[in-house]
Order: sequence, then structure tokens, then C-alpha cells
Amino acid sequence: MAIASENLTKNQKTVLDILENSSEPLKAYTILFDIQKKGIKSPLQVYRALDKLIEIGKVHKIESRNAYIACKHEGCNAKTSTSFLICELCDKVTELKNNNLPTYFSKQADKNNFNYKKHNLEIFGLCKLCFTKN
Amino acid sequence: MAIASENLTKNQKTVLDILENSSEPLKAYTILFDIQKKGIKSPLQVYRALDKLIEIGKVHKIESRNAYIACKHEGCNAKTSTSFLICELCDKVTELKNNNLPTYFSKQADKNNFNYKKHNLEIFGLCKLCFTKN
DNA sequence: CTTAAAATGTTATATTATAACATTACATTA
DNA sequence: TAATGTAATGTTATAATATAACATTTTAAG
Repeated sequence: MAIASENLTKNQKTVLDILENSSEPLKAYTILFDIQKKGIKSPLQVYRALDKLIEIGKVHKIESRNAYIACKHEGCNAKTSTSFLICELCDKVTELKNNNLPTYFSKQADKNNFNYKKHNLEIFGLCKLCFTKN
Repeated sequence: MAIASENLTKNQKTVLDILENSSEPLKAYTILFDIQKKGIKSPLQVYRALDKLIEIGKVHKIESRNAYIACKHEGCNAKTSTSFLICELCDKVTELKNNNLPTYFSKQADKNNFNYKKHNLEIFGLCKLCFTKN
């Protein structure tokens, strides 16, 4: 049976829960600190939960920040590919969805004789709020 | 005066040299190990040289690998934006150049009310060699 | 029930990166 | 050329991020 969010384990649920209720990406040790009262004691427990959540596409890693974010999209393609807008002022992160980036990248890759599988894209700039403020 | 490769310092030259002569991205501690005979003794010396080289665009960081690569392009836009093709089999990394990605991303960002400044793109897949082998 | 795969708990350690601070090199210009 | 400010260096210590190893328990499928 396919892994769905219903049959996550306790640790996985705990980690996913804190990420889903966070307004910003969280670091692994921040997660650890925040959930120690729920019985998770070691970094490895957090990393293992994160690994599984990433594998099933419920969580993505922001590589340039070493931070983790819950995916808000139902069945997005992000088990493999991720695309984010990252505000350089307020650090707000927005996941790009419903985009045709994979198609576009596949073409770009073709030009370089490269067989596209997936991607990680991090776009930096200013979110609307920070842009209008400045 | 603009910083050019001619007036790099000793440590910066040493680090750039090893990166330019490497066929693959190198990790900071690999660099450290390889150049200890040249008088660089601490991680900080490597990281400081890398920081400067990244700042002037001679080196880029592959975020998903914590690895560093020398830029082969003259005056590319990569002080700000970087785009790589990364082979999942042989780990070969190719920098995408002369592309119109910034324009494209700027449009994508606009749709989300986001002011594009720069990006980091990592495309994973198979290089030509590994693709034909499999 | 049995069994195999997955997840857990735990301790230790590896890997990646920065803080803090004293010192030195170097270009500018008064 | 002496003064000065900025950048770079050297060094020690430590912070932050992530995995190894291994014994045990839980879970799901046959």
C-alpha cells in the first residue's frame, strides 16, 4: 500500500505536525528543541522522521538554509522537484506550484545532452510586502 | 578598483587554484586537507578564501552537496545566480551558461508578486555518458 | 502466529561552518 | 613617508548540522 499521511508513525506525525503549524521553515535542531516534551530526545529521531517525510513528499528541504518546510500542496510533484521563492528580507518562503518548470528544465537540459530527472530551485528576492516597504 | 583574479591574496589563490584544477566540486575540508602543505592550517582560512572567491564570482557553492566549484565562465552572471546540471550517477557537475533563466524566473516570480533578485538552480539527472551507458 | 521490514532508542562521532580576538599586510592620501 | 583605515591572516575554540553503529521494538503482510 502506498504510504499516506494517515499511517505515519508517532515520531513522523510529531515532526510533520510542528512543520505544518510553522509559518516558516524550521531547522532540524529547532524541531528537536521544540518537541523534546513529546518524547523525542535525539537529533537522529528528527532526521529519520524528516527523511521519511521528504521521501513521501510531505516535507521539502531548503538546501541553502538547511531548513525544512511542510508541503501545502496535495499531490504535488515535489517528491522529486522543488521550487521556492525566498524573501531576502523577511525570510518568508513560498513554494511555487502548478508550474511548468520541469518541462522547461527538461528542454534546457536537453540542449546540454543531459537527461532531466528532477530539480531544486531557490529564487531569492523580495516578497510583495517587503518590496512595497522599500 | 574592481577585484580581479590578478590581485587575489595568497590563500585565495591557493584555494582557487585547487578548485580550478579539480575535475569535480570539492568540499571545504577536502580543500583543507589537500593544501595543508601550502601553509593553510585551519578550516577558517579555507572558508574565508571561499567566501571571497564566491563574492567575486570565481567560485560557486553547490548547496545540495556542500561543495564548491570554480567558475569556468568569463564574466558570467553567477555572482548572483547559479545553475547546475548534476549527474546522479557519476556526480559530474556542469554549470549552465548563457541562459535566459533569470528572465524566465523573473516572470515566474512576478506571477507570485515576488521581486526576483537571483537564483540557485540544481538540476539532477543523467549526463550523456551515464545516460547512454544505462 | 510467524516473519520480515520498518521504525525506534541510544550513545557516540563525523561533517560543516562560524565566533572571537590578536596580529599583519597593504593601499590610500595627507 | 608617515598616518590611517580596510582587508586579510593566524589561531584556538566552539557552534551547527548530520550520520554511524547497534540493540530493540513495532508493524504489517502472509
